[in-house]
Amino acid sequence: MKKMLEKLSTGGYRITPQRRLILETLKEGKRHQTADDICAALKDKQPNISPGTVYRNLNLLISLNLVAGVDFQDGRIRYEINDSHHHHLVCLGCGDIVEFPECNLKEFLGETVERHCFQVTGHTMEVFGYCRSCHKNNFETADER
Amino acid sequence: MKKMLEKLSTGGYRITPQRRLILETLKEGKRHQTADDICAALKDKQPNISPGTVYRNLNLLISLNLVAGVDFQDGRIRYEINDSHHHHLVCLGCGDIVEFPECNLKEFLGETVERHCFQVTGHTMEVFGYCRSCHKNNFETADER
DNA sequence: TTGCCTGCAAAGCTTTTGCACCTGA
DNA sequence: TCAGGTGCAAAAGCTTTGCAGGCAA
Repeated sequence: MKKMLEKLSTGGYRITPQRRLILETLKEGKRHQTADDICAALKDKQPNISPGTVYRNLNLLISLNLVAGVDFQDGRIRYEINDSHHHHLVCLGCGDIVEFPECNLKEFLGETVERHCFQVTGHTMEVFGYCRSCHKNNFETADER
Repeated sequence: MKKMLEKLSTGGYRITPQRRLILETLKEGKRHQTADDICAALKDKQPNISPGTVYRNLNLLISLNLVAGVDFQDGRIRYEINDSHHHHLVCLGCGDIVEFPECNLKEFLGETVERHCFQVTGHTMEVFGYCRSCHKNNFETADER
């Protein structure tokens, strides 16, 4: 946490209660929160915090590489502390998320990237499907989609 | 094209000029079009086509697996004919897109998926960075981001 | 003929932005 | 002190939805 705040100062940005709280919420609260989740989580500690402030700060924190945005294809962005590289198994049934660190993307991209002289700065990869329990239910109810 | 229209009939859906034109636009026009691009592309052949219709039909075509939606992280969905599995190199400079078919995701997910008894139905993977020419410019202008 | 489909317009949501006041350093 | 930050409210986009009339089968 200290290091994250330092990165703010170093970048010439102020350390405000709002910024501190947003980082705390992401670090200690549940993972993959939306901007709205964060506002809700802060309703006790900072009742008047505005969505505008939350979004502005999340974008700032992303630009400083302190936070990462993830897209689970449901029309809104989720945010997490950018601590270790990983990807997600997203259950379309219950919404449960499993993180997994395996990522040999560099290896298997190597050739493609070289062929195109492409300078990679980042990538997304999310895997969708059904977790153990939803898989079961899914079969039983023959739910489409 | 014939096959795609058949899939509509078989599914109990009507073949309307709008649906035919949307499929044509995706098949023959430029790849990765947004809903808005499609409306614009049809301004000659179907001037009054409404965004509502386009979105409704794109969602229908996606549910029939005839079309796929892709997300390049810019807040809108792009659509392409769902013909062959591939991923994208997205240039953050000029917006150029390179498709590449390499995808050994199954292999390297194997273990993770098994460990969690996860039933995979799909995945996304987009690679972001700078293409040959933008990479160069990027260096010269020291553009942040 | 008839139920699905379309155009139009309004609404829904997430995210961004303008502005006056406030505050961290 | 004072430039950067916040709250509030409005706006901006993309996408969805309600409804009355239109059309494929």
